[in-house]
Amino acid sequence: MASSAVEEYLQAIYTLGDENGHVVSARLAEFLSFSAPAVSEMVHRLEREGLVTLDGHKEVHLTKAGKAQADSIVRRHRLAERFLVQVLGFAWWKTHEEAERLEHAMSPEMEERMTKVLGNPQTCPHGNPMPGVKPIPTRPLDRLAKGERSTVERIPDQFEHEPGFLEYLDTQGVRPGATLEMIEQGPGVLRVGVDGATRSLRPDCGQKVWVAV
Amino acid sequence: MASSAVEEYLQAIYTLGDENGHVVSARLAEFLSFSAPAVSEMVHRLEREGLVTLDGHKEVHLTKAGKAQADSIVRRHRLAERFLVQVLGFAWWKTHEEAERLEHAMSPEMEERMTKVLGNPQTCPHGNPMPGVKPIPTRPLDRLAKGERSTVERIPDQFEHEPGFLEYLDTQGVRPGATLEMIEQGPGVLRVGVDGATRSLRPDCGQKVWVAV
DNA sequence: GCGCCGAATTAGGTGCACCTAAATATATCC
DNA sequence: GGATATATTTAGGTGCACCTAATTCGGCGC
Repeated sequence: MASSAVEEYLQAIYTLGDENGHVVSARLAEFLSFSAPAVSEMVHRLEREGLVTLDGHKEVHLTKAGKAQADSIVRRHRLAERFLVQVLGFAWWKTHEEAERLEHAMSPEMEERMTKVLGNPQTCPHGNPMPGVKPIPTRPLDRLAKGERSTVERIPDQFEHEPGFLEYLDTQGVRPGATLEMIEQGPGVLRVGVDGATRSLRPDCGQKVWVAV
Repeated sequence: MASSAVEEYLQAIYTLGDENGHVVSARLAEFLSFSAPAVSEMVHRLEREGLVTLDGHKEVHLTKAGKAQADSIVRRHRLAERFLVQVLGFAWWKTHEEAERLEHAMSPEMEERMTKVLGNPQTCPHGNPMPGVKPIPTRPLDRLAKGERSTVERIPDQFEHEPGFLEYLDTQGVRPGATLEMIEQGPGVLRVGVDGATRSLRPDCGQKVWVAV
């Protein structure tokens, strides 16, 4: 029975640590848009409650109990997103805020039933695997060599937060399952082939869109 | 963007006023299991925010704005219950606590989509009509004359709160749609025919189960 | 070894939504 | 109309989760 606030922090720690390692209070504060003192205080509370530990460099690590709770909230988030898309017909890029609220309202029984109804999905609509599911090997888009093709596998959770980012990708035809071909890449330039057409993408997409190895 | 707490109060005011009239702080405090001062304070806050008015007898009345918000939260609650039963397969008597959390997480878009997916339901699984829907005429079970039969139409929302009550009804075969025949009624006695068998019901059921006129 | 930068903490404060104990107001009943 | 019961309010307090401003800590470059 963690509060929504605690769940939010655990989720953020999980998400930042996911592809990334090195979670430190200052990053959490940025990510969550909270002040540094607020985060510092909460992190110490989580430590007292045995959900995280702080190492010598003040990096935040989930304990076993913390990991279990983080897994739980992340799973509920991704399930909620699936539900919104599969059952209610939301667009894949429009689920984050809704799911952000739903996830805190899901009991274990509801989670279980939803899993069953959705056919035990392995990923969220943005391609991120449910906690515990072995992820498909992926690499950032900018690792594609010129002329190489690959499939969009996932847009990591971190970037869901950026307002409008997923919708932007959708307008460019860049969505999970789409095939991309690297056309040109350089400082400030990222051009890819999508559906036979060539598109200039915002250069940050090179790091934010992950494709199959 | 009312807080969950505000929504909870508006819902309680709606629910107590529904069959009942005469909503006063003390009743709200009982119903919500909050202290009298907490409720008194909140009611005055709702008044300041233009959601309720207090008359000369300190009775609480929803304003137009308050009624609109109460309708909204009650509709979301009943929709959520329907969803839990129809889509996730929960038992009809087991939805209240889940819905109590879900309702606060439903955006207007989600409400709209859910309404469509559920086929625009007119009532919740306990037979209570969506706000705005004209209710079927009903009367309390204890108004049935000896030997008279009728159909269970609704168990008003007030009684969902009582732990175990709906489950108790279910074990007795008393659920919306069931046909009951009045066998015997007196002080401390309530015997009805259900599915051909005779059952002794807890006497309070006479007021808490409503049947078709 | 000093200064600097970023990260973390301290100090003090806010709003919300609850609490108990005690005082006061209101209603009802004889 | 006065006693009694019920309802409401006052006073003071709590925990949570945030805030700003100011300070301290820690590593790094020079």
